[in-house]
Amino acid sequence: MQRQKVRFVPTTAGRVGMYLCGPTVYSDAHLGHAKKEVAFDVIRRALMHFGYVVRYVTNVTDVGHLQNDSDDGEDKLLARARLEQLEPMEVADKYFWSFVSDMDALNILKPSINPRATGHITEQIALIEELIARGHAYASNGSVYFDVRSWPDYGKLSGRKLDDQAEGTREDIRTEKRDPRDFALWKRAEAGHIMRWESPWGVGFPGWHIECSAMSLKYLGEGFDIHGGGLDLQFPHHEAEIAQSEAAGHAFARYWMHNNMLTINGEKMSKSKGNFTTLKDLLMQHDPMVIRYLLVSSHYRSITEFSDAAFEGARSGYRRLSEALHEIERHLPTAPSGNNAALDANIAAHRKAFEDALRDDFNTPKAIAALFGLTTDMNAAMNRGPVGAGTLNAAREVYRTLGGGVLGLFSASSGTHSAQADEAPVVDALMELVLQARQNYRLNKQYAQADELRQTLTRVGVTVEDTKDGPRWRK
RNA sequence: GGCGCUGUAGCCAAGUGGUAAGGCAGAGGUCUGCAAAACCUCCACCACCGGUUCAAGUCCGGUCAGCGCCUCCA
Repeated sequence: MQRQKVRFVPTTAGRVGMYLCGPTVYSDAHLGHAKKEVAFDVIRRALMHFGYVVRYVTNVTDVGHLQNDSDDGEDKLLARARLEQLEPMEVADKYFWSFVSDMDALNILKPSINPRATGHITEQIALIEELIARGHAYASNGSVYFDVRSWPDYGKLSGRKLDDQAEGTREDIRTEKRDPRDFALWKRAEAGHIMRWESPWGVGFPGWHIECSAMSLKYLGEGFDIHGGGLDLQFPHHEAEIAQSEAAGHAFARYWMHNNMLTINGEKMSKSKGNFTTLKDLLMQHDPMVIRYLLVSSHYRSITEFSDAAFEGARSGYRRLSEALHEIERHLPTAPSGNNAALDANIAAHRKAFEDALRDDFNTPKAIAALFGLTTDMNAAMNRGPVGAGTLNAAREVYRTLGGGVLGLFSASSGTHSAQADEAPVVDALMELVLQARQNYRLNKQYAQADELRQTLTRVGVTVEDTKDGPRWRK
């Protein structure tokens, strides 16, 4: 708990256990959630690239939890269920699958284990019982609270001292707690509360923080390596996780990583502020890889400012990279054999720069800069004349393995145009016909007709470029 | 009020004390029927004021501005 950048040494050589606080599935994910998911996905991919076997656990919070800390506050899932006239679990599943499809679009690797809070009630109750047995928790009126006063370490992650904290919350709940800062491990279910389970303290439901302790310890074991999440969860959520785990006698996460927030007009994007754009909306308007590029082009610990202008920049920047890759792969089949030693050296240097950047706290902006360096070198070389196949392959490898495998910006293998896979042959054939027709116009110097054709294609989002080697198109 | 973070060109964004990565946009040029792409060239007194140092965007103090957490939030 040094609150600074430290050297990473895993518990078990060659293996890393990671836990990431996942979504509460009661509404669609927005761009801010994507920043977190992409950040930790890249960290996971980078660790894999450096040879670690990673077990990546991220939870699904499908217990509602309260909108605020008062007893009469409605559970978020229940509120949503009422609004949409669905069963609470129907709400959870609806938004869980929605989340999964968003993450797939963004090329996020699937978790190794994706446990649900409602599937681990037993484990949570067991942990609470351990805490009571050790004198760090107490039952009160059907609920159970963590006794903050009994655990001097509380506050060590976020650097807070108990006495600095504002006196908390509502009158009615304060009477149940020994100290206003005590947090709920188990809550008594009021009549009408649909999500409810039997427990030694009566019918109720688990507190918000306990699920992450129970599930991370269950699947990653004591003293697991990395725990991640949004900076806004540092306090109280992560602080509570640490306290309740360690007070129960279990060594908890050894490294904590927090991603910073995504802002819009300088303010945090959040559900409660209502200033969010859902991923669903963005995915309809933009190439998912452009969204990913935007998120990866700022450091995970930095704030990412999101705006239309930032998006435009990301779109252009991403295109520059992907076009260079396509150009290399286009040249590859007809490239002369052999290598260009000077270029090979540059490629190796860019590769090293990329890897060094990741080794230093996953500096993705710096890593991308290395990719741009490579791009400039390769474009310049291909502009000058044919480049040897060995050299082209070396460059291609960097794009696909690092840009693709680690940053997740390209697929691991070669792709063609962005047309849907099953329609690609048809589209290609049609485009060939159209371009041939346009070439005929051009050869006959009927430029008006040729330009008319190009205009028409532009309107449907197809760009045509005339190159030395003939016309090219892209979507 | 408590804890903490940030202020780098029109925009986005790195930066380990030695005189500012990268991208977008913009300007000029090469190529081209035109356009686009690509290539070449250009484009920052690092919020302000003090201090430490041979040397500070980078360390220390202060000022101003913005933001986050302390209540659900990635």
